[in-house]
Amino acid sequence: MQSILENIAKHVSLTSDEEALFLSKTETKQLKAKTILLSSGEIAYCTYFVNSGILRSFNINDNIIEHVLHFACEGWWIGDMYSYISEKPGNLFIEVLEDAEVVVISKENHQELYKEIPKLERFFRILAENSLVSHQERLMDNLSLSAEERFEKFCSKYPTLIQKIPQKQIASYIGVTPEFFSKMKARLLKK
Amino acid sequence: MQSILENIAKHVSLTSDEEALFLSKTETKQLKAKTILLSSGEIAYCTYFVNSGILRSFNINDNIIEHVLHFACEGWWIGDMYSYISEKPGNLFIEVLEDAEVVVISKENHQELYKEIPKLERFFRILAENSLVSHQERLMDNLSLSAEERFEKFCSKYPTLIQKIPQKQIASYIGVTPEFFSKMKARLLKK
DNA sequence: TGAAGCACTTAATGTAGATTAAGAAATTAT
DNA sequence: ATAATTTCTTAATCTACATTAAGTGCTTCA
Repeated sequence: MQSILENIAKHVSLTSDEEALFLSKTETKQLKAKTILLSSGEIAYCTYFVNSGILRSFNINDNIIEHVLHFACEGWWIGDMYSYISEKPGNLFIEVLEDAEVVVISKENHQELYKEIPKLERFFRILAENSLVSHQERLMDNLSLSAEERFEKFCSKYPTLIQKIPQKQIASYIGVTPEFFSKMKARLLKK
Repeated sequence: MQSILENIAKHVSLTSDEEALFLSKTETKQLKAKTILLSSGEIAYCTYFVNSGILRSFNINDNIIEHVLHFACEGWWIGDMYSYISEKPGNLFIEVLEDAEVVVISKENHQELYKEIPKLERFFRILAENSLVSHQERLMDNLSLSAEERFEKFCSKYPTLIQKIPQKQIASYIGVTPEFFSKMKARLLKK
């Protein structure tokens, strides 16, 4: 299991005092599957780093259709960035898909950490830039690839996730209905 | 016209010495419409801040179809973030749509600026976070809204752009063919 | 243990948007 | 000015995917 300190150490090096300070401003929580950490309309006061388990963020369109923005498993971050930075109500839900342990950082503590450990600005800059790149790629894929191609990309990018999460959620991430996804999968298996 | 220093001052405050240092590491360039600043397959060694004019970034699918990732006019930044941070060949083109003046920052100078003015980490973190939020929103819109709704959002978000750029480029940004866009526009005008 | 609720499948039918093609209008180049 | 190129429009046809509906096999939990 990759710890949050190891995650940070990939990009900036903290002294052990700084590491201790960082940990003192965070809280580790055990979460049961199906827990909703954030609902649409709420303000996101926290961001999460996943130690183990799986979470997802999604929105709900016209009170009916869910669209998955992001899956997060071991070593990933998840949150509602819009609401977190604007401090306005967001439209994302965050849900635990598989029993999880997460490190919780509140916005308040996060700001204090920036003051006391300016190096963290660099770490979160790099985190945001990498996330931006992968969102840009996914956006372009949605504009230019077929559902089948998007699924293949998903498989090669997140090979471990495929066995673990219900396929209707993969369908939602890819951007197709569960029915079409099922048909598409059958077609791919014939090949 | 908003200068790059004013853009930075929105989020962090630099001393006048720091401002002078910043400017000394940048270069201002006049660009003619249709200039290609970056082509697919090249490494992006620079990022651009737009003083005036309009630029766009796009990719080309199967050597045929263009998809617009981003338009940038006065006060916006543009570049190929993937290539810029990974220093690998990217797949974006960057093109001048309307005669422009841009501030060019090379990756090398950018890194030196981070060393000499650590506050800039904060500025570019905030820039990346805001950009991430808007990409996330666009991604969710592409998953859940119809072409017509995406067009309406585009109009309310970039009202000034609509008159200035060829509508086939708006179609490409929205994610529809120029033919369908034309039909859709005619339908909207009837209402 | 069994029934209630999900997740998945299959199939018929419907539709938003793509493709193809051709002409009109606007820009750009000579 | 006029030819050449590009952009925009219109219309017919096509298709990838959505919708609706019905049935099957899991899981979950009284």
